[in-house]
Amino acid sequence: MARDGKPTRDNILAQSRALILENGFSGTSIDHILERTGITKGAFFYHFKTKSVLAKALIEEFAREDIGHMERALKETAHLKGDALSRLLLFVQLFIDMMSDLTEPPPGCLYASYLSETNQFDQEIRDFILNTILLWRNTLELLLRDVLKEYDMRIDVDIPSLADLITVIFEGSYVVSKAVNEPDLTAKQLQHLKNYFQLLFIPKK
Amino acid sequence: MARDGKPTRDNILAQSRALILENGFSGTSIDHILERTGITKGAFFYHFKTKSVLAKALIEEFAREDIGHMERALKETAHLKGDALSRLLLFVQLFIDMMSDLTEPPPGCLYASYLSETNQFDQEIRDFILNTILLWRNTLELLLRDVLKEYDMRIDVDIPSLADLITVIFEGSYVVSKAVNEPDLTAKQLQHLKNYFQLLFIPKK
DNA sequence: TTGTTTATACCAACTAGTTTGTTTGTTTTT
DNA sequence: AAAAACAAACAAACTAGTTGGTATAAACAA
Repeated sequence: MARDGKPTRDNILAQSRALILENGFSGTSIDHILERTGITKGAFFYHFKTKSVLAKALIEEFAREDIGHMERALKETAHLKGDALSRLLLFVQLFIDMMSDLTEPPPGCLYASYLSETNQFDQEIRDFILNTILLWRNTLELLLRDVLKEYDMRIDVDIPSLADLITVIFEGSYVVSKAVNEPDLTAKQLQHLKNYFQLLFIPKK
Repeated sequence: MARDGKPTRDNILAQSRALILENGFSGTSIDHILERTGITKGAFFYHFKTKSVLAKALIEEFAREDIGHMERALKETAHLKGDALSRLLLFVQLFIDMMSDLTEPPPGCLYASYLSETNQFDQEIRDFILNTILLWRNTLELLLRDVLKEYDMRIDVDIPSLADLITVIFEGSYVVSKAVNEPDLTAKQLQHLKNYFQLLFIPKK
């Protein structure tokens, strides 16, 4: 055997993610990444054949974490399956809690970063982002349809678009957070989503 | 005098905005802009001394339009000053109507585009974006405080963050719209904001 | 009306530096 | 011994920006 390359690879991923969230993908040169990681060009291209291979690895890692959060929240609310509204509210609350711990604004979302220069990426990456967004939609839709078995809506709304609202609020909060320096902004915005759910649903008579 | 340069300048602004919304600012080279406008490098640098001068002109034009929409909505709801909740709801409805007319997803928001590679821009531009976002916050806050004179809230919420929600939903919708091809997505998301306002406020007894 | 002037608007070619990626070989680590 | 990383040079394409000159059209003079 030989020495372990994983720390180097992980470092490239971490530093380039941070750089891309501040400078964009096109605005992040490989030389910048080398400077930040302290490695050489040879090492970089040993781990990633091209810059777009790095782009793909980054978005896949990001999506893994993202979906991981979603699945963890599903698990941690599974005990409330009998009370679908409580489950939905706790599901949102878990993300409020997660975003409340921050001492500075969130670093940003790589989906939004890529989408803001979407032509720089191939169809495979664009479809990958689309599919993770649709996974969020489908997951929330399931939670919402469970609620509708026992609850009516005070105002009749389109369920898929209501399912999208959590993604919209996350993405929007991240954008606004990049402008205003308020670490609790995302948590507060998610609280509005929770409020909306609370107000919208009323037990069937 | 000599020939009129305004059409050329306007064309540069229009084409570069479109390019930047798809490729990002760093991802949009001046050569790309020349290709799209059909002008030469000399003409470009005659109108904009540097690329960052273009960046500033673009964001100023975009903000002018953005604030124009806001002020128009304020004017068109001014007749409801005596009924603050109706005014607020109509204010949102005007933007729902605006976004309902679309036959394809909105082209995107230049604030979000710039913020996603925020380090590429100087403090002046970043402050400029911040101030337009804060103008939206302050404007909505005024509308909301008027409502609170006659209405209580079913759930007690932080007013500045409630004011931010319209910006958050706009920005988030634009992000998600870049992934999913649904022209009515933004209108539907704004409808949730309107619903939330409707559900949240209850006349003082 | 006609020719000349003049500032603006624009063009074509060039420059200096940066970009991604390659190559060749050496050194370190396990 | 083999993987992982370094070092340094190189190439081809692309980058923002410059230069010197030309076309255009209004203003002015004859």
